[in-house]
Amino acid sequence: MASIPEPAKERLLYLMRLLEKQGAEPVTSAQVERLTGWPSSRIRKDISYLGGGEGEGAGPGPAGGGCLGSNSGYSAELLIPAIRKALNLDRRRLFCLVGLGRLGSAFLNFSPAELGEFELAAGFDTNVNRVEILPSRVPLYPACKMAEVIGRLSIEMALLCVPAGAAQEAAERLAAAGIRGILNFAPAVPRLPPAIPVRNVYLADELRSLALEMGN
Amino acid sequence: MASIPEPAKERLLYLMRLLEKQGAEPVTSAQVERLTGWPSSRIRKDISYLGGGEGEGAGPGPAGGGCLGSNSGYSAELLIPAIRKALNLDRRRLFCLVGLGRLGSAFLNFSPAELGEFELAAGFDTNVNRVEILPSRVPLYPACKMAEVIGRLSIEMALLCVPAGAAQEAAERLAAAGIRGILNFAPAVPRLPPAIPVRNVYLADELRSLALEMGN
DNA sequence: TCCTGTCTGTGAAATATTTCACAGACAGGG
DNA sequence: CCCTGTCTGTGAAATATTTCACAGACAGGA
Repeated sequence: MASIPEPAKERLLYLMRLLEKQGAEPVTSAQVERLTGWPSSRIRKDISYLGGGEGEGAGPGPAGGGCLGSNSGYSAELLIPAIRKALNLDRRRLFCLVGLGRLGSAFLNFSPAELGEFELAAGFDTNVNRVEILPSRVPLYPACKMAEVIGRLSIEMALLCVPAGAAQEAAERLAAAGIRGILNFAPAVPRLPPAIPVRNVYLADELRSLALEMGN
Repeated sequence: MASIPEPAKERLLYLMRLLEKQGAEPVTSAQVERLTGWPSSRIRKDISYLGGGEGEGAGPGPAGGGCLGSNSGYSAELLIPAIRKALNLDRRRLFCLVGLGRLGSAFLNFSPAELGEFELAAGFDTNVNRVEILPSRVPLYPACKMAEVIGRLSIEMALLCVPAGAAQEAAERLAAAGIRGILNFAPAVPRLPPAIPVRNVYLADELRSLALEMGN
């Protein structure tokens, strides 16, 4: 009943990705342990949270509750949708790209397959030249159309790839346009009301985290 | 004495980034709370881990131990180096870029200021054309020189930006060349012996984490 | 059918992390 | 100099997460 612990959610997300990328049918918790380094008991526990606490008089023992696995392991077929649903990731979402510089235009060319359930619906830049010249599968607009387009298409999320100096203003514009979350690649930390989460992906910090894992 | 809890390390990393980007002198835990949403007590506790458990008969009370803050808050001046040192991030490290496609060549143009203590020392690609044609501040080499260059310059980390299909092989080559950690932007999860950590940054997963934070 | 080996699912114990609540230091004003 | 208000640093309590260890189910072979 209690909701899934935050760290378990992160791990389930990663597990889902592993499962998606190999498709092979039976996966045991011990195999995932070899793949991830996490102890198998943790993996089983994480998966057990998916059961949803169905209640039911099903006593302990295997397959008693969730029934996602059998004596030969878990079925990716069943597990992936279960994780999707438990994490509320089982619907399509639109996002837009703000800032079409080097990094932004690299993302512009990601294939739908690389984006999972997310769909790139529009790109914006203040530089009208870029908007007109860049070749793109998705429609590009000058920044002044942001509010209009985001509202019209019900775009929920934005990828922010503008220079540091433009990040705060762009974030505020997105917030005003009704965006619900921002993935920020700009080397600055925009401040927004806490109702709109901002997730920062900053190269230097990722390198630092990696250095941490490298253990000095 | 006990080492810093993992979650605290992540927060300190982020705190360090906030402090770097604003420089203003006095920062109280309450201000950081407003900035991050984390409770101020947690922030104080995190910072207290930096004290290093100096022992000493210094009784409780403020400034009794670590002495990083006073009655008017913490000094960024003192805090940043303290975090750096506690996290073993107080030295320069070289990294290289593997894969100079759209994404890779976008990173090629990051300014040193955006990279903190990390220094981009080389770029590699299997496509000799790219290596010769791309304008770049840093030297570019064909992939076959990887082992030689990494060894000669003592490059510690790699940014992997190759297509999905090439990720596993590139990762293995890097491992063989003596790289100590990989930051992987390729849409695939390379498998390496656990002594070489691989940190995956995958757009779809970042969007998913963001969606999680958006709460459905 | 019965037996064996494998693997899940899960309470309960062990750990880890976070929160609380308050003692103590310091700066500034009277 | 003393008093007041502010803010840190930190044990101890409260929570959260992870690990353990084992009961039970199932498939496959004899």
